[in-house]
Amino acid sequence: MSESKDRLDSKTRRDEIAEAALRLVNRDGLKKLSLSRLAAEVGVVPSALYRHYPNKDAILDAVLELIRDRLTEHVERVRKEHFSALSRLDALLARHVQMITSQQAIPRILFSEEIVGDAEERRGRLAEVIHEHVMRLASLVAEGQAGGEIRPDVSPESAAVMFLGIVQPAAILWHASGGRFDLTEHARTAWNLYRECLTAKS
Amino acid sequence: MSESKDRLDSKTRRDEIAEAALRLVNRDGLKKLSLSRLAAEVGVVPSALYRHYPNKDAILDAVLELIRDRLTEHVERVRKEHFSALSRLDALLARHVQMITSQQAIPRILFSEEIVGDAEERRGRLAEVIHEHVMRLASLVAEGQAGGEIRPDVSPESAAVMFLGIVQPAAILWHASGGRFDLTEHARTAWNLYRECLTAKS
DNA sequence: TCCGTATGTGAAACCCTATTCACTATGGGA
DNA sequence: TCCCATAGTGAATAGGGTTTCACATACGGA
Repeated sequence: MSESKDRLDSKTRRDEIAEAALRLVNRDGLKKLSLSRLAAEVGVVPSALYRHYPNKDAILDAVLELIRDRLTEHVERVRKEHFSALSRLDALLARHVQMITSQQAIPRILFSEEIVGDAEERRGRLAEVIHEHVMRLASLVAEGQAGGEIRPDVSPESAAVMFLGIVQPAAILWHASGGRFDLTEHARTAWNLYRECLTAKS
Repeated sequence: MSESKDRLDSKTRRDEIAEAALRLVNRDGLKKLSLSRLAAEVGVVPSALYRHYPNKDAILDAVLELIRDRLTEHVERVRKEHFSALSRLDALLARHVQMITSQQAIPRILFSEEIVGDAEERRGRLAEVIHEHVMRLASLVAEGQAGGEIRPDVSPESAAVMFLGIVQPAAILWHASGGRFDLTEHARTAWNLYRECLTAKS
């Protein structure tokens, strides 16, 4: 019965709610995501949300899932559009920068643990999502090593985490400074440094 | 009058409250920091807090100030204990790793924007605190350049932000994974890579 | 056409929050 | 010794949060 209910429960509405939630979080931060606001954004009354999700935690889970999808999407797109490891990473960096400057809070949310909230069991899911992403990045690096583009003596995983480190503190700085921090410039110089690191002969 | 009140308002109590708040945030995250919990931690009734702070925002400001002090403290200590730029950065990294693994949430808080909350005016203070810290790190780098230890063609500020990038995403991973992520190992390999970056001849 | 189910509504319940206020106790300077 | 500013108390307020429930509505298949 619950199975059939899940199937009937029009999936579009569920998605619409999750996407509205992500939109609100992008705009105002997670702390201000209340069911009243979310309902208003969707155009319904708060209690209506309970027709589609059992509770707020389930909605947050859906948001996390949405974020996971967006991340995979980004990596797959640069995979299709670029064909060397370094240019893929470069494109991914540009994409991240653009995400941040266009008010997309995904990187901020992902690395702030805010989304864990009270639900300790969501911590595991968050770790999984981040870890998956790191592993995708590590694959890019490893492929670059196989192709001789990247020096073979670096740990792909460490390189991947460091890659995130290029953009993530900068994102916070940018946001905290109200856009005064020159994110693009930082990304450019940091990327140059990073690329040299990966390609230098040991 | 307000001046004398500030002076009389036994500073120890104010500090005690701020430190208790930081302790609670370290333990349970910012979202769970309510005045009731804080009062309980201090050993007092919620309304008593208003004898020392005008409102909750003022307490959060004090916490931010406390964090600022801790950060300066750390940099100054490695300045005294080490005398080359690279070993200072190395020691600082170790110190950050230790802070994280010993449940000190300072890096997480600082880079999560959580503390900004509703008070938009605190965003400026947060940016200031982070920027100060970056500038201190940049000074370390610049001194290393002056001493010939670090290649002169990197931007000290970018290098400083990247330094934060070594530890900060790793901190999240570590915390999200419940300690399964090998933070120490990552710090070691990332540091090696980073150091090579800074010392490589261009 | 009609029925049943899924979806939406509006009100209420309940909890936790920050904050205010009148009151009590206490301890250091006159 | 006494007094008064100061710290702490406990109750009350207002507001917002999530969640539940009884009721209305509308739509798709028989």
